[in-house]
Amino acid sequence: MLDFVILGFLYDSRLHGWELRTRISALTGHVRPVADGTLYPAIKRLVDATLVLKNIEAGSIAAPRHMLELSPVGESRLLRMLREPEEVYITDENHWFCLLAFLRHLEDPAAQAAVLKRRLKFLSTPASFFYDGDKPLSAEDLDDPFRRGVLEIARATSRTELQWLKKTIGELEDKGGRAAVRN
Amino acid sequence: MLDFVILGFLYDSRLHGWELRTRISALTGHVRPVADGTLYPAIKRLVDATLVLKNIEAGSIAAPRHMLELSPVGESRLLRMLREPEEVYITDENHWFCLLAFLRHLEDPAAQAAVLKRRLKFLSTPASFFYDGDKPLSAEDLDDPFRRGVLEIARATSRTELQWLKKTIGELEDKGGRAAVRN
DNA sequence: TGAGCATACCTCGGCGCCGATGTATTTTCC
DNA sequence: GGAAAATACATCGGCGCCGAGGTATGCTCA
Repeated sequence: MLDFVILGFLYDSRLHGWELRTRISALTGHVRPVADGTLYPAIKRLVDATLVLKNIEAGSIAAPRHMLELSPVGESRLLRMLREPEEVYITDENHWFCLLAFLRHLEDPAAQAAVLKRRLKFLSTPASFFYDGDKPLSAEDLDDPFRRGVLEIARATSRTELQWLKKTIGELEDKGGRAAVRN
Repeated sequence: MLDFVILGFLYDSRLHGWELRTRISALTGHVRPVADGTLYPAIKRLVDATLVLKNIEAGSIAAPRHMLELSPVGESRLLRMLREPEEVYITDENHWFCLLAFLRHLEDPAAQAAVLKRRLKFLSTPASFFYDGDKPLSAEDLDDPFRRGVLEIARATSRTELQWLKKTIGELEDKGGRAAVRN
C-alpha cells in the first residue's frame, strides 16, 4: 500500500522524502504511523524500478533534499492500480480510503464509477463477523454487548457508505453521459 | 494480531488448526483472508512459547487433528493484551474490532470500560486525512468528491461509534457500581 | 475401485515492515 | 558560543507474512 500512496502523492507534485512522510502520516498515520525504516527503502525500490525519479537539490532548511518525481512509467503504473485495484483495496477499509484519496487522478468518470461499483458489490454481499456454523449471526442474536457493538458499527458504516456510493455513481454516470452527448 | 485472535478463540474452546482457520476467516477474512502459511507458523510459535498446548487426536473426518488448548500462561497473556492493548488495537479499526470480539473475556466491567474509554479518547481527538499545511481540511473544504466521501464516511462511522461507546461505558459503570454496592 | 474433492497439516524462500541506530545540517534559544 | 531540537536521509538485523508447493486421510460418486 505504501508504494501506491507514494505514487499517488507524487502524481500531484514533486516532493522530497520528508514532505512525503508528512503527507502519508496525515493520510494513514493516525491509524498506523509510517516508520522511516519503511519509507526510505520503499522510495529506493521505486527509484530502482524507475517508477520514481530522484535528483538532489540544496536543502532550504536542513540537509540536502532528494526531490522525487513521478516518471511516465510510474504514472501509468499508478493509473493502472487505480483502474484495476487489487482485491484488498476493495475489501480493506484502510486500503479503500487510500484508493479514494487518489481516485480523482483517473480522468474517466466511467472508470471511476466502475471502481465504486466494485466496492458497492462487496458491501452488498451479506457477511457477518460471527457465525453459528454456517449461519451468519446478526446483532440481535448475540448476548455479548461488544460483539453486538462491532455489528452495529459495521452496519451503520456500511449504510452510510452504500448511500454515498449510489449517489456518487449516479453523478459520475450523469457526467459520463453528458460527455458522450457532447462528442 | 493473528496471535491475539488465536488466543481469543482458544479461550472459549479447544480447537484444531483447521477450525481455527474457519473462525478467523469469518472474523477477519472478508477483509483479508488468512493464508495457511501464516496460520500454521503462528500456531507453532505459540506452542513453542508454551502459550498454547497441542495434542494429537485421531481425525474424525480426515487427517489426525492437532487439538489446541490455551495454557494458563496463554490465558494470562490474552487477558493482559485485553486489559492493556497496544496502541494499534485502539487506532486501527481492524485491530479494534478483533479486540471487541474478545473483550467479554475480561471479567471486570471497570477494566472493560477503561478500554472503551481509550477508544473514546482516540475518536474524540480531531483528525483529518487531508491537510492544508497544518490546517485539517473538512469535507466542505474539498472539491474532490472522493476525498469528500472519505471524510463523510469516516465522520458518520465515528458518530455512531461514539454513541455506542458512551452508552456501553454507562452500562458497564452501572454494572460495576451495583457490584461494588453488593460487596 | 479409483478419481476427485474436502479436510488437515506443514515447510520454504522471498520480501516487506519495523525499531534501532547513525550521519549531517540548520535553526533556536539560553 | 554551545546545547538541543528539528530537518533530512539512510542502513541493518530480526521477524512476520504470503504464495507455492508438498503430504496424507477419508468421503463421495461414478
